[in-house]
Formats: sequence, structure tokens, C-alpha cells
Amino acid sequence: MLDRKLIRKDTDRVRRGIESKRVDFDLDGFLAMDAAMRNLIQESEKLKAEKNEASLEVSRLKKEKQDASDILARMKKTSERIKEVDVELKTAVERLEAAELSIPNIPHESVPVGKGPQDNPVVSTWGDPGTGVAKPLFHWEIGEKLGILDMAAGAAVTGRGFVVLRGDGALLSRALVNLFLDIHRRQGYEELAVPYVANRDSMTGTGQLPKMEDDMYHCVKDDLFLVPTAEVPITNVYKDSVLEGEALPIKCTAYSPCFRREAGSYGQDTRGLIRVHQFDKVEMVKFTRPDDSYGELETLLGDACEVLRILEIPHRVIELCSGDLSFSAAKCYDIETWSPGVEKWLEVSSCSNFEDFQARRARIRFRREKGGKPEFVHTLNGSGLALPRVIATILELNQTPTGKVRVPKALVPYMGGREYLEA
RNA sequence: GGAGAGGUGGCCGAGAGGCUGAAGGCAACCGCCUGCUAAGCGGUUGUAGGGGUAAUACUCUACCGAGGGUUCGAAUCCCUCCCUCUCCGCCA
Repeated sequence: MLDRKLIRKDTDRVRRGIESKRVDFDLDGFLAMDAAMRNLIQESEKLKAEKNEASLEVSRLKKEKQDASDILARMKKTSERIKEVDVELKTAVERLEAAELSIPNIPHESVPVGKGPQDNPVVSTWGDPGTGVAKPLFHWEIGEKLGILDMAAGAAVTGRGFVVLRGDGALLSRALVNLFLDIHRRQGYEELAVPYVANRDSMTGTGQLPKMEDDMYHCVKDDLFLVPTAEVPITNVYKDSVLEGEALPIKCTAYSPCFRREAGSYGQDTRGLIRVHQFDKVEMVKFTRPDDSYGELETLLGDACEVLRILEIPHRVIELCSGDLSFSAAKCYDIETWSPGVEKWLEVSSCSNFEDFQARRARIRFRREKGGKPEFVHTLNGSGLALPRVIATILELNQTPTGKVRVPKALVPYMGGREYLEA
């Protein structure tokens, strides 16, 4: 959510932001609604001031045992009028608030303007994306051969887009989660274990709602949503709070399964582990002072990249251009790993600064000093990392000519000392 | 799921239709006082929104878990919902 005052005063900047994100939003209509609402506020408050004054007068007259029926009769009318105006006002506020939730965050000035993924500049690359295998297999072929990936079972249990990992596959997944969490703990993040369903307010707080409702799994009876990322529960841990300035930055990490309906995605890039409806991920979230958030974004990105360096996985960092930036983000880096089988760069992490966009929605504030005015914090989050694509990359990258898969060194202790996955 | 008890400012806690944004206490801050510390005395201290201003000042409105209702007037009465605690049931 943006500051309404900013929208009023700096309309052009907001307009440019919306356009550069290629979002369709009627800003002029919004401003008209806003002006109309403020007129109603003024009318309502004027009437209420009148009522309050009369109320005192009535109270005084009654104490002096005088007749107040004139005022009472007049105020009955005023009260009715207040009700009418307030009904109008309530509708106006509701419409405005609903519209407000659909205004995207403004890209940071450093964000390159562009239309889509093809305009995302590469920021850096690490390692040599190559493999010793002449004809690399796809990860789903490797996985099925090793008996660690069972796509058919996933489809049987639930349906397309759900997978079952077996044996060492399940172990690999568990090992990765543990390794990731251990790394982030060392990097200074507090580990949390969080709920995997979240209520509507939380989903709105982090910006998934209202826009992405169709992409969520929804428990209708309780109006709860399966979390699409641990970002939702972690960020909302501090919903409605005022933090001490000295406590910032607050850094948290948590594992969670992530549930995404991916409504409307089909065909390309959906085979194997590339795009599934349920996947595991370790997430990092930071709550920072506004002045520090861009520095913190860089270290967050570094923290995520470190995981890949530890896993010896070649990767590159790209910066999302304005047109590819998500609804809530002001700036975002994606980290991609090269998978020689599918011959694609796979997004395994997204590190974003939301500035005060989420904080405003979720009402997360801090005081610079004791007794100071509460200000909105900046929130950031990044995957560290999403599992399925990391698994896909490990399988494809570390496959050997003999059909085995080498386990990255750092992961070996987490795999019961196993150095290779084999059939 | 059933039965009870609750939810009031940074915290504790009163208030049970009318000068109550809310007594009292604690805490914090600012003075004064005391040789230092402690004590004591006086004062200040919520959030959000509107108007206003260069910014203050000033001013209005709302807020006693949330939303409705009754009333000229609601923290106080009525309804619905949420949350916390205790007991029972159910599941692990």
C-alpha cells in the first residue's frame, strides 16, 4: 500500500510507477474518489461537532432542571443526517480502500525500465555452467532411474503437479532444508517454525491478496489460505506492532512448504520439478529501518548466493526490470542456476525490498527513539532457497557418465556420509 | 464442539447512560529540592484521520477487542463475531 498523501502530492511519480510496472489502474478515478471521500468526512465531522456541543448543553440544562426538548428535537434530525452521511462515507471509504489495495508498489529509481523477462539485466555470474556429461539427462529421468522421484505417485495421491520423493530423494530434500537453515542461523537469522495456513488479513498484509486470490489454495470453511511462501507467516509475525528502533534489523528464517495453484500456467517449463503446486522452501525475511533497506537487500542477496556457493552450484543474479517486478516489490533480484539437462536458467531465489509497502498493509512500525513517532519499517525477503529447482539442478549438474549423482560436499554430512546417489 | 470467566491508555487497574480521552497507581521525560544516591514536590507523556501552516501553533473527528443496534447522548444497555483463560468432550 502506498501513502495516500504521496499519491495526492506526487501523483506523477505514482503514475509513472504504475505505468512502468505495466499495471492497469485508473489513478485519476482513484483521486476523484479520494476527494469525494474527504468531502464526506468534513461534512460528517461538522455535524458531529454540532452534536457534541448540543450534548453538553443538554447535560447542563438537565442538571439545572430546565427544559431541553427544543435541542433534543433538533438533534434528532441532526443525528439522522449524520447516519445518512456516514452510510455514504462508509461506502466511499470501502471503495477507496479496495481500490487502494490494487495500486502496485513504485519501482525504486535504480530499477531498469523494461517490459518483461527479456529486459532483465544480468548483474553477476558465479561458477562455470557446464557438465562433464556429453548427453545430460533431464532431472526427471535421473530421478526416476534412481528411484528417488515418483511423479506418478504424486499424481495418484493428489493430481498433476504434485510429486513424491522416495528414499534418498526424500533424504536429500530434508538434508537441504537442514543445511539451508543452518547456514541462515549462522548468518544471524532467527529460525522460526510457522503456521502453513494464514488468514485473509495476513495474506492482504504481504500483498498476495486481493490480486492473487485465484493462485491460492483456500480453505473455505475457515477462510484460511495455504501459504504460497513462508514470507506470509514470517512477515505477519510482527503484524500490528511497533518495534524498538534498536531491535532493527530483525532477521528471521523459516522453512515451509509452499502451495501455489499456478492458475493459468501450463505447457512450457512445467515438466518434472520445474513448476509444481507444492514445494519446500527456506525463506529469509528482514525488518529494517527505511534508511538501511537497500544495503540490507544486498546482504540478503549475498546470504542467498552463499548457499549456492556452498553447494558449488554455478548461478547468476539478474535484476528484474520494472515490467517484470512483482506487485509489492520496489526492487528485486532473482538468482538463477544453470541446469544442463533442461538447458535453462532456473529461478531458485527472489530477493526483494518492499520498502514500506507491506509494512503499511500489515501495520508494522518502529520508533527511531523512545517516545518518537512510530514509522513504518521496510520489509525484505528472499528465498534461501526453493528446493525443487535446486534438486533439479543438483541432479542434472552432478550426474556422472555412469548414471550416479555426486552429492555436494557440504551436503554429505547431512546425507549420512553418502557421497553419491545411486540406484 | 459444549459450559463458564474475561478483553479499558506503555503496563496495572477503576468506571455500570451525560463536561470521561477516560480516576488512581506504575513507568518514562522535564523542572524544583536535597552534599551524593534514595525519597519528596510540581508538570508533561496515546493512536489515527480531516482542516489549517513553509513548518509549528491551532482546531475538529474517531478510537475502552471488532462490527452493528437502541438513544438527543454509549467504555457503560442490546445483538453478532474475534481473541485469551479455566473446565468438559473429541483428536493426536
